[in-house]
Amino acid sequence: MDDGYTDRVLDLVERIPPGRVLSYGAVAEILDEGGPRQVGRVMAMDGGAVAWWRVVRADGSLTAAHGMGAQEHYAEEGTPMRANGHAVDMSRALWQYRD
DNA sequence: CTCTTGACGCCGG
DNA sequence: TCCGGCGCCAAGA
Repeated sequence: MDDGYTDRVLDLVERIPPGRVLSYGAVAEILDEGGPRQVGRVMAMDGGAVAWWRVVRADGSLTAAHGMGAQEHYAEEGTPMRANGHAVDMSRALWQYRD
């Protein structure tokens, strides 16, 4: 199977600096292939091997899988959170990727 | 080959 | 703000 895509996704996620995040769509855009759903699939399969908590939805909100301790990581990394605390402040936490 | 489903995203109402 | 619809791509039944 094509683990190439999986590797590229996981590699990018590993490159996300602590305290920063990327959205599923952003990952797809940076890799310039697949889409948000493909990224989500990869994370669902092998996301456990990387910093899965650094990948959130486009609006900064979290998903079911993020509830298992992601907030602990955010607090530890000092990730900017929205007032409610159940979503990331995208305007500040979104990683400005550049190659 | 078709239909459903999903760690998604954007637009309306 | 909350909800629903449609588009998106790939995998499984």
